[in-house]
Amino acid sequence: MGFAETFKALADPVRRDILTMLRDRRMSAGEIGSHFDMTGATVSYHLNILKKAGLLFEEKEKNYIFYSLNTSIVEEVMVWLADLRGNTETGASEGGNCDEKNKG
Amino acid sequence: MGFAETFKALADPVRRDILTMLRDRRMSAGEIGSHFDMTGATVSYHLNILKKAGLLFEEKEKNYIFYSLNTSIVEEVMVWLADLRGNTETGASEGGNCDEKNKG
DNA sequence: TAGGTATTTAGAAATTTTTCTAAATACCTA
DNA sequence: TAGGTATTTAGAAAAATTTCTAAATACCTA
Repeated sequence: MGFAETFKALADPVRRDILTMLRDRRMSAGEIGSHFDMTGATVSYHLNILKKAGLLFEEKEKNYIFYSLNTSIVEEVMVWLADLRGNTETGASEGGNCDEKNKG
Repeated sequence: MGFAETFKALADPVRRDILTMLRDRRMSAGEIGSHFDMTGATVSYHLNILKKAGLLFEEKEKNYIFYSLNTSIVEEVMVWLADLRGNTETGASEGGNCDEKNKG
């Protein structure tokens, strides 16, 4: 999947707003779009980028397509950031490149 | 400061590589640049974007400028993502908009 | 001061992203 | 089937990003 796509998806304010809107419940493409001052086509473009990044699930029902948040991808990003930051609390290392092995 | 700048900074693979390189030690602009197949000017452009996003500290010494990671901004991003994900373990809510208050 | 190394700034070209309008697809209802 | 609603796709225009070369700045050494 790749972090490139995921971070790029998160880099746009419209797309972050969409994700926030989906925090507690799924919403249809139209309902999502009604919160923005842009065409449905543009909203669809943003939804597609989020979907390709793995950040959204979609369910088709009747005439609608409902989107919801894929929190597992959110967690993957958090893990990447946690590794970047380094392990501040425990002192344990989790696969980053601390110099422990080169010490002696 | 704003998440827009921070997430945009994180969205580029070159810039994520730079941050990863700075995980355990500071490096000069030149040393950072030597890891990439691009001009110093381009590296400087990327460093500037990371700096404006608050992700880097810089220290001038002699002829050099040393860059290091600002982990507090990394943590801010993690907090934003944790809020987006929702509190999976504790069940407590931390300022998101769960519907608790509208229940009765 | 003169010359050298490290880094940034300026300006332009190439690429990517964002947005729109118009048209297409899909599915539902009568 | 005909007509309607919801959403996406296509193509083009506008804006932003990334990269380069060339020049500027800054500071160090002799």
